Amino acid sequence: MVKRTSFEGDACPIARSLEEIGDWWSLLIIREALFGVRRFGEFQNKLGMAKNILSARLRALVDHGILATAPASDGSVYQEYVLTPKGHGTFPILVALRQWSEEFDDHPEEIATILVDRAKGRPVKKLEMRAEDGRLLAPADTMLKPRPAPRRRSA
Amino acid sequence: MVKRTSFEGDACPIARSLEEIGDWWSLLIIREALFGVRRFGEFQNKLGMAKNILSARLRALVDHGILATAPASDGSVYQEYVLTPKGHGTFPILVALRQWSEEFDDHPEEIATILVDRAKGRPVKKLEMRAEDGRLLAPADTMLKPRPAPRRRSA
DNA sequence: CTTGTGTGGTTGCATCATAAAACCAAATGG
DNA sequence: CCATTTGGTTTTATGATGCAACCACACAAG
Repeated sequence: MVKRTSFEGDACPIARSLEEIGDWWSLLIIREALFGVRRFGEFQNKLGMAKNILSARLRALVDHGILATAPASDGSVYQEYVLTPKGHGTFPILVALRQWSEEFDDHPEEIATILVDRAKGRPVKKLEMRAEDGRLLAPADTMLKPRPAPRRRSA
Repeated sequence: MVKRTSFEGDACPIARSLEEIGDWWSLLIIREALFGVRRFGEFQNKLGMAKNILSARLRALVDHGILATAPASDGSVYQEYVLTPKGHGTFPILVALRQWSEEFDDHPEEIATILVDRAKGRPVKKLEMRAEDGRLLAPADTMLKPRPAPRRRSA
């Protein structure tokens, strides 16, 4: 077997995330879903991807609890794909990817859209990482610690 | 040709990011690099990946300006791979992935490490998105706008 | 100088995933 | 009831991935 090495049992949360949404299409599907896209054909049109792959990805995203199938919405017999809370939780990831591209892309003039504050129409600030007490943190201000041992007595 | 559909000309900044770091290994390589890993063999040991793929990925990351090759550091003849500013700029993406996993993973007890504030040793808060005036923004408080037309006269 | 060993890769297959297109079945639509 | 749309599955070809073997170079020992 060669297989595309699964990160499933990995202890690193980044690897675990990539296991679920680290492929070429999942995040783009989620992006469309955040825009309100729900139907198979709509995903296919917007993303221009092969239908078999879309089918496989949607199934995987449903399996991972990122999308859920809704029986209908306009009375049609066909089902729809809607984001679960876990799916909506990917929003910061998409924002981080977007901002990275905006800041470092070699051809930023090709980027068509900007994310703005709905109330003011002004661009949002870069994502901020803060300490519990509200201090703004730079990467160097952070470190990794082993996870504290789980509470033993709750079983 | 079938090819793995490139997003290179895509106007979506998310697709553009995925084009550069959206494969299975790049973000993990960057993660290791952020920890200070620099040498080929060190990447290979920590990640347990095939050497040919590591070689290809490192080359691609260098081509994209995310890593740079440094001629030496300990006097050895071999070269090292160090993050560029663009590479360091991926930090929020990794944090977002980490936090998503921490919040929504089905088996969070398997996650080995937590990201903490170095000064206090306490977990960092979730990434915050704010408006220019400092208001905290939820996803629904944002929208996409077409990028303003580029300044015509700077050519 | 010859042999051995470690580092840093490249090359050769075998297998997997992806892509395009053809096909198919159930639901509309006229 | 016939044609078209929707929502897929199947087929087939090719690119990507993974493992193992191989290679080049540096360095060290004998």
